[in-house]
Order: sequence, then C-alpha cells, then structure tokens
Amino acid sequence: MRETDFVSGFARGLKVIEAFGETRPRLSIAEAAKLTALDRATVRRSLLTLAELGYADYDGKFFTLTPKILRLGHAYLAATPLPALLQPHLDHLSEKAGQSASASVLDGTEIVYIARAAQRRVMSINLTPGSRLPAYCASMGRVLLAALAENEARAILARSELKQNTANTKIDPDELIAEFRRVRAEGYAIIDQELEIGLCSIAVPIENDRGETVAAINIGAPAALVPAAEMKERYLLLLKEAQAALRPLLRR
Amino acid sequence: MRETDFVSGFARGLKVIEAFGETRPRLSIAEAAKLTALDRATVRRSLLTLAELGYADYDGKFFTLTPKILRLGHAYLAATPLPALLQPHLDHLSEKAGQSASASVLDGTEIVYIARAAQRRVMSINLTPGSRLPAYCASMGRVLLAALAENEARAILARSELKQNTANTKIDPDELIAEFRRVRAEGYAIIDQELEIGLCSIAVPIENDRGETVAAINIGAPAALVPAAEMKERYLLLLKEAQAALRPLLRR
DNA sequence: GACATTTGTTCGTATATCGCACATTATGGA
DNA sequence: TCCATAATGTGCGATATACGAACAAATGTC
Repeated sequence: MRETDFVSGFARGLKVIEAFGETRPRLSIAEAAKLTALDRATVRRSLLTLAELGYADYDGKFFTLTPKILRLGHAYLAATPLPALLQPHLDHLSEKAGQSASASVLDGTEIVYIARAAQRRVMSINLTPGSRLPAYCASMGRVLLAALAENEARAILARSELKQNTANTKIDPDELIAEFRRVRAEGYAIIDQELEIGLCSIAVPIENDRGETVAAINIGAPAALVPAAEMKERYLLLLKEAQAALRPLLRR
Repeated sequence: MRETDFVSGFARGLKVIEAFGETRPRLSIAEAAKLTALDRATVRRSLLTLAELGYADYDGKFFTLTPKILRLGHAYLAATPLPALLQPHLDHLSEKAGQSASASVLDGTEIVYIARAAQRRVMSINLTPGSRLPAYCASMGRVLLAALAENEARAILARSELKQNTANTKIDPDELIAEFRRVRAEGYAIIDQELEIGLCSIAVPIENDRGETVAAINIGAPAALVPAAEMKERYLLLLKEAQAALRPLLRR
C-alpha cells in the first residue's frame, strides 16, 4: 500500500470514536484530544463531523455518542454469516444445558462475543454481542489462543495485561502455553472461576471444513450448581455435537 | 459550524462502513463505490485504511469487516449509562413475565435495541443490542413516536417505508397519528401481530425526572399463548412498576 | 480467441485538511 | 470581584487528500 492510499483523517476519526469508553460517556474536546493524543483542532473537527452526521450530540461543551453509532458495529453482525449460523445452535445448547451459551472470535488480546443465548444472569457483567473479555482467562479465549501457532499465542500473552482476577487466575505465560497444548490435544478448555468467583465455563473450537478454527463456543454455569469437575461430563458432548454439526456448514 | 470544521474524508469512510449490510458481507471496491455513490479511488483509499487499521480484511479482491469494527458500536453501549441502568429491570421483568423484555431508543425512522433480556426465541429474527426495527409497526416505536410533537412524528412517518408486513399492519399515517394520541393519553402501546404473525407486544415510555421520554421498554409474547387482549392485564402493571422505579434514577 | 465491459490502479492538480500560534471565552479559587 | 488557569475557537502556511481522467488488468461474452 502506498503512502497516499491511507486516509489519515478517517483513521483519526475512528480513534476519536473509540475514545468514548467505559467511564467516558461524555467527552469535551480537550479530553478527547488527551485520550487520542491528537491535536485539539483535529479532534474538534472530527467531533463536529460526527455531530453533523448525527453520530454524536453536542451541547456546546460535551459530546456524547448517539445510538446511530451502533449502525457501524451492527454492519458487521448483519453482514457476517457466522453469527447467524451459530445462533440456532446456541439456542439449542442453551435450552438443553439450561445455561447460557455463547460464541466469540479473537480480536487482539480479547475475545469478542458475536452471538449469545442467555439464561438467568450469573455473571456480574452483562454480555451481549460486541462485549469483550481478556482472552487469557476466558474458556473461549483459551480455545482460540490454543489454535494459533505457539509463538503467536505467546506474542499475544506478552501484549496482554495478565491480571490476577481471582485466586484461581493463571497468569504465568509458560503455564498458559502448557495449558494451550493440553487444549489442542484434548479439544476443549475449562475455566474454573479464573475470571470471576462463582463462574465456570467450558469451550470448544468451531472449525470450518478445512479444519481452521474460526470461532469458539462455550457454556457457562454457576460454580455453586455445576462444579468445574462436572463441566466436562455434563456439557462436553453437547458442545462437540454442535461443533460437528457446524463444521460442514462453514465453507472456505 | 464553519465549512472547514467538517472532515469529509472521515464522513466518507463512515459511509463506506455502513455500505456493508444485510446481504453484503463482502464488497469489492467497485461495489462499495456504487453503494456509497463515491468515487472508486476514494472508496479504495477508505477501504485500504480500514484494512491497515485492522477493521477490515482484504484478500486482494474483496473486503470484509472484522470484529474489531464492533469496538465502534460498543463504545456507545459501554459509554451510555442508560443500557446498564435498564438491564436489571429488564431481567426482572423478563423473569416475572416469563417472556422477553427489551429497551430501545429512536434513531430516525427506526428503533434501536439498547438492552434486552431474552427468553425462548419467538421472533423469526434474532434481536440483540444494536438491532433495528421500523418504528411505525413496533410497540416501542409507537411509544417513542407518540412522545414527539405531532408534526415531528408525522415527518418521520413521511420518511418511513410504510410496509404491510401482515394483514394487521397499520400503514395509514392519519390512523397512526390517532393511535399516537391514544398512546399519549393512556401511556402504553400494544402491537397485535403487525410486524410478524404470531407476535404481540406491549410497551411503555421510560421518562427521566423531568418527564422527558428517553427510551421505551416492552414485553413481547407469542400470540398463541397471550392474545393481544390479555397483554394489558397481564403485563401493563409490571411495566409501569419498572417505569416508576426508573424515573428518579434518570437525571438531567 | 478477439472484443466489449467492468474493475482496479496511477497521476497531476485543484482543493481541503493539519497543526501551530494566537485570540477568546469559560472556570475556579482566594 | 478579580486574577490565574484551563479550555475552546480561529487564521494561516505547509502539507496531504480528492477528484477525474487515463491507463492497465481482469472478467465475461460471443
């Protein structure tokens, strides 16, 4: 790609959108400039452009995103066949297991939920398509990282903020790499309260007809009801059935 | 706003992202140019920029969006307090009613789902935060349109593609405006299979402490189990309780 | 296999954007 | 109330981008 094939104004604008995050519903021009490390004048132009197009509101002081911004992310969910293909299988899994079932893909150091069939809430946070969790301590993340070449997985771990969420959380890269080997060999990953106390989950990879891992699906359950030791016997077969049913549907 | 406070390169790029839709998971440069009515050279630069930043993949022929694009929409859901405030109430509603409960806001002629507590699937389509439905034939849409000044509501109807989805669908603007008056007077809207055969729903507005309508919540049920005539007596009180509980929480 | 058509890429130039420095307007504390 | 500080708004030169057209490559058609 040549230098001139890059529209820096566009890239800057996207960076500004992403500056709106967790604890930042409203941003002033100066705040957005600090967060993005862009010039104030540039950020101001981007924000005014967003407002002009209806993607943001401006009260003269603060900018807030409008729901119109959801069109951008939704373009992916609507355009990609994967979520729609997975959804009925998640519904079925969720009903059979009586627990929540989800699907996700890898994006950098995080997993991104692309479909979900929820039962009663068990996690403290609300997961919806688009939600993100750190890959290293999530069952689907383990499966997706295990599918990579070992040096790639190690590189992602190196970029991850390995945080001790609970007493169970594994944060030693070597230990994690060893776990990835086990996941590759046995075809599933189980998480026992490494992300949040009280939550267990089991995940398997979803492969296309060439055997390439394109996503992961999981079932999550309260540790009080389903101890980690029972996850495998209760849910692995169900997950494997979905995995087998999906493989021929995923061409290319 | 001055002419030079608008970054057209950014606006063009956003238009390109939105070109990826329902039946268009993969776009060539020429296709994207047609859809956006932009010059091929311009679209090419935007797409290459997206690819460079990891928001799109490029195989030399077609571009596809990557899950990274979900960060943009998710910035809104994470940044806005409304979805998080509504979610526990939707969970409660859903459990009490044994049906799906949702919340949405208005964006142009459409409602946008911002939170949802789903039970068994009843609709043919899968609704998640970010999903859109035409406002004129959805219960939450009726509530949100009814909250506007009548000329504004009429303007939105004029821009809407009023489609006869089922035999029940109301598509006459005057009839719809009359229905909005009833909704304003009585404080709720009921849809009896106007969007899809077999689906009924009832919605109420969510107001902030100043009485401004900021969202709508609803309960949807299969018509076979809950006839439209029973929706009110079964669910209106539950919805009103949630409405009352939320009002003092929504400041500003 | 040659022609017509579509698609992708490159190039020069007119034009719009960027970042800086400065002007102006809010904000907050004594 | 005043001043200090920070935030926002603006004009301008240097620079980067968009446009349209022309060219190259691929695709489809007969």
